[in-house]
Amino acid sequence: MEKTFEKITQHLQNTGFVLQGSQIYGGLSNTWDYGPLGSQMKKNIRDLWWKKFVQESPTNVGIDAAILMNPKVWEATGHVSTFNDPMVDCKACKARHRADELIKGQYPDVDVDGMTFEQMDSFLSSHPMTCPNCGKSDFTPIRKFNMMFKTHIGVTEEASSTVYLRPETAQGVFVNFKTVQRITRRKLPFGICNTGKAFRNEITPGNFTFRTREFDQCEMEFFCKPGTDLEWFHYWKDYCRKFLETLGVNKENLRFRDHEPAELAFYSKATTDVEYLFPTLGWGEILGVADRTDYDLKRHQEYSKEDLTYFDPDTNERYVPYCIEPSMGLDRLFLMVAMDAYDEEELPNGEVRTVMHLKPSLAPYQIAVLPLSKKLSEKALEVLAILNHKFSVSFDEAGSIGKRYRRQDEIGTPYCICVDFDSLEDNQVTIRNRDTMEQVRVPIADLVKTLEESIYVD
RNA sequence: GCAGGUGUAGUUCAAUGGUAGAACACCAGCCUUCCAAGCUGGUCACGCGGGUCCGAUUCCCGUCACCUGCUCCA
Repeated sequence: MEKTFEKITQHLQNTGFVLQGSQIYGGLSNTWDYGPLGSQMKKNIRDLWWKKFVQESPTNVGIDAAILMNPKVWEATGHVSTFNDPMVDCKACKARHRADELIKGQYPDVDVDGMTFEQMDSFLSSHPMTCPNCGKSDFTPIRKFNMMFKTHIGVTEEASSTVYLRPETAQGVFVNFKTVQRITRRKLPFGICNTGKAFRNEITPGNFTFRTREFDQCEMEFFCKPGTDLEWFHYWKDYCRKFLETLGVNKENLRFRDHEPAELAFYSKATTDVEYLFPTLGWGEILGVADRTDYDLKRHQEYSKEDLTYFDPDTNERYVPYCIEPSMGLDRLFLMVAMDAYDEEELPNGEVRTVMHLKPSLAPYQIAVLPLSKKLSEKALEVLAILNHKFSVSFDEAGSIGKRYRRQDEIGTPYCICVDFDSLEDNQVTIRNRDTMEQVRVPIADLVKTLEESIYVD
């Protein structure tokens, strides 16, 4: 069977993992809602991230920072000035180009990164430059696209009340660094984790939920002593590798790519991207681990006039900590997990079943209770009541038992529990395994314990 | 945002300048003792807006959404 990106995204939409946004109004470009199944699975992935980075990492704590922040935050980070791409349009063929890329392409020796937009503009008009698309030389002046969403505090739209929707969740951590350190009495090294929505007015979103203007991030800022940063960089890089393995994706579809020095962002000393091999699309970035040095805290110190240094009681030194940042896109983790789990398998009888081999702890439903006949509803509902106290459980009694097994396979439910006529006598039920399709008979009294052991193995 | 393509039940596809059919799916009933069974009945669609026309799902324009390229890095 051929696994294509489109086939799987269709499946996710048809089964209720992901729904098109604002659908009854004709939709809104590149907005997606997570449906009954997707919202649960996304929550499961976020919870697992929290468990690994907060609960099981004794150095770390978590926060939930606000989306709206003082606009000065974004001046300090450079987002207000650098979140602009210099774009020009070719008047002849209407193709749009980035001015800096255009100059780089045709004048490789020119230092474009050091130029202001005004300088690029005058460079463009004073040097021969052809459109890569049509070969003509007739460009519009540079236009800026600020990628931050603006809104207003209060009901009047005055310039003084302009605020931005955060383009990354990390800054909510940096601005709280000092307070969290003091309140939690943390010594270096320690990390602060934060997850939530971020917004970027991307010029070109697309590829389903891979690039959207509104997305969820799971980020940690790990503060450490300067000089120990590279050591921690590698530690968290490795930790991310283990985390991805915990999500149950095939290792062969993952690759770690270290940035070349020239590729590094201006604030970063080392960066590694982790990419996943998506069907049809190819490699796409899932997360990045960056050594951000003391850039962020120093900038905030400068702009806020607050002292953000740390006093090291071991050495009696005072310094601004370095920071390691593993940052991942939750929606991309979701997409990766779904893509990796999707399969179409041929059964012994020659039929093909669609099955999502989701890890039990991540599946929207961990268990489905299926009475063999509607006459067994009462007994089956008793079993449901025992289980849904502990697990996410689906109940289905419509249609043939075989059809219901297939429906659960399609949405990745790992365990189906069949209540049959014998159950009325012996108080036992059959657990059917999604992957092996093996069946075991278990007393109802032992169900919770048995299932707990096989579902929560992380 | 630009260029090219697409738009009919939930899904996959038909037909037609005189307001639409099928298959599968779904729901109900009957039947059915373990992997998409059968029978009967039922619900559901021309993306949206405008124009031409006696009449538009069909032709034209606009718009919205999706797909393909330019773009990107969570």
